[in-house]
Amino acid sequence: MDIDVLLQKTLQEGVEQLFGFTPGEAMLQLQQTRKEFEGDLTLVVFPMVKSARKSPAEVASALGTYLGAHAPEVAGFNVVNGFLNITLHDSIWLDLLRQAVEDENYGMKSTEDNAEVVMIEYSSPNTNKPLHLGHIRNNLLGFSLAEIMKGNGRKVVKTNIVNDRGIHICKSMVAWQQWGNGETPDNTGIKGDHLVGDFYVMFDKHYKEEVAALVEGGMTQEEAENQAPSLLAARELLRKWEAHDEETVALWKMMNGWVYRGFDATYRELGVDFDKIYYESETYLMGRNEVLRGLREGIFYRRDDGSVWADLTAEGLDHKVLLRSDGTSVYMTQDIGTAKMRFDDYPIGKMIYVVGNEQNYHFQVLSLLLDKLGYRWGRELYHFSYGMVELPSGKMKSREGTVVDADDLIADMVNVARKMGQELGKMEDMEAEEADKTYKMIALGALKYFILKVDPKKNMTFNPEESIDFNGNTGPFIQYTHARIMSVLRKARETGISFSPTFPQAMPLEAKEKEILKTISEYPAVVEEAAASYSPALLANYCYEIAREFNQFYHDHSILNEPDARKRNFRLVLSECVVKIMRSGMGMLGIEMPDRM
RNA sequence: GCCCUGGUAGCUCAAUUGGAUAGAGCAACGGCCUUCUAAGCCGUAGGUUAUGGGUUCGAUCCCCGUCCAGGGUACCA
Repeated sequence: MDIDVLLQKTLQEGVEQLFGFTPGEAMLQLQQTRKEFEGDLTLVVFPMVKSARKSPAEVASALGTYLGAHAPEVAGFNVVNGFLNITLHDSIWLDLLRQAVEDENYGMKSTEDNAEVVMIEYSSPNTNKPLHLGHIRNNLLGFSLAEIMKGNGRKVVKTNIVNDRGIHICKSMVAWQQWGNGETPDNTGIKGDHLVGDFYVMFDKHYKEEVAALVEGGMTQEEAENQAPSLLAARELLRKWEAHDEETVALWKMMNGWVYRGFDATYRELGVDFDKIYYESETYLMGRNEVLRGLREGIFYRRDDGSVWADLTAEGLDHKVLLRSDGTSVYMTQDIGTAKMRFDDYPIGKMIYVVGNEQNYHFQVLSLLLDKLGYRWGRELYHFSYGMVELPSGKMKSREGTVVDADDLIADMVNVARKMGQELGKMEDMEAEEADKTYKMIALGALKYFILKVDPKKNMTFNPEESIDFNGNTGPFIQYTHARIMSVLRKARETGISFSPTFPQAMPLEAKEKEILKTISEYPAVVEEAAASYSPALLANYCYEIAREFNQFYHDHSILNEPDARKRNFRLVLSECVVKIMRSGMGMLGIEMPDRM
């Protein structure tokens, strides 16, 4: 905020004049005054007490007096325990509101032609099972991060790397071949990704039975696990796939096709999308080539068994395998290929990987390997490492059936939203179609906010027994505040009340009004900080804050029934500004705002 | 074993990056709809910030020890 800089300058002069030394930046940090104290901005004077050789109270009041005399914006000050609380003239806040209203994209930065291109990889599913709650967190974070980067003037390319090849999909294929009875999404009515997931589970069940039977027959556990017929069949399919066996590839394509249609439906429900999708089946060979090039150039080395390794001991890490002894590639190999392909395809300034924190080590290694291979961008890649979603009982485990399915969860949320909406009976005169749209908006608002309000770095807990709240610090609370304001603005229009951001010089502000104005003034800094610290949570918490403040104001003061026309005008402008900010902020979280609810 | 994370109200989460009396919501209890949407507002209660030390004007935040939880350390992804 400009006013910060202005006051800082005056404060610096003050310190020089009063105490005879030049204070460093760190000494003059202004912060928002806490609500329980009077004032708008606060200077902590402790850091300069020593140099000034005065008591904290003396330093504070001397500086306060100096400000009063030299900064016309300052209306007054008070000193509490070495904290200098500065009060600004109300006109400063009104000016600020006018600026916020007049700026169509208040808080956002426009995208220049030469803006940095940021590529964000997120979602990145395996094609052998449907998306679950963990993927939801990933998708929401990735999408929101992309919106936040756009809001900060970057060019963004959203990308997805689909892990469409490997032993996992072959397992589903084996199960379908042997026990599938020709089932398809069409003839069963089961969503494709779920159907393929069912076959994956079916494979596992048979596999375990086979292993048990083999152990019964005298084999050791390890032998049995390696020789179970199902597993041998899956490996055989993988081998055939890599050898481009026609029938295998056709089956692989068919089943992956089912999965993609399923994923697309889930993505559509979640409201996330991608500008460019990569498939590992199309990138892993390039990764292999890069590794072989590294081998030729002496960056990597080959062991006697034929496997290829990178020695990272000089970097404080270990040795890392890059090609198996049978020549097939591992996850890391594929990621190298994908990275190269992307940098060939786009003028990427910054590459962000939205991937869980369990892969911290993987990305540390990937970064080093790309660097060794001669790509300057290797070191600069950013692993957006987010925490896991846990159940009250601990981690979600697919084999224990505790995984929270994405589609089920969304459907449940919509049902809860509909039930609650019908109980409240507020949308009875709404068209059925529009009501449905609104219920969905609310359901997704609740889900998305629930997940995004948490610091991405931290693990979070989700309790499937209790449905996500719609009251309090929630998405629907903010949506509701928006709908309320829209209702007021609608009524104003209907009754022919117009309003504009011109305010009288001296108009006393109510405390709640001023709180909202202060919060409005913080918005640009929050948008910036959300990008700088990669945190949608900052925006989420900000939106809650401004909604809560507005509700308090709304409760205490009437807008349309305010007799003083100038005040009524101001309140309408204020309300509209809050709407604009909520749409903008929540929009960057991927949450839509209903006009009525 | 070694390397990362994390531990804040009964529960889910904050805390302006070292600042004032650690804040919200849920759950509990009590109030507020003849007035712009009560999915709201107000109040009560709830804390030795896991624990023991250290650094300083000041520590939830930085350093060291201990306990607990999670993750990583695969020719898995």
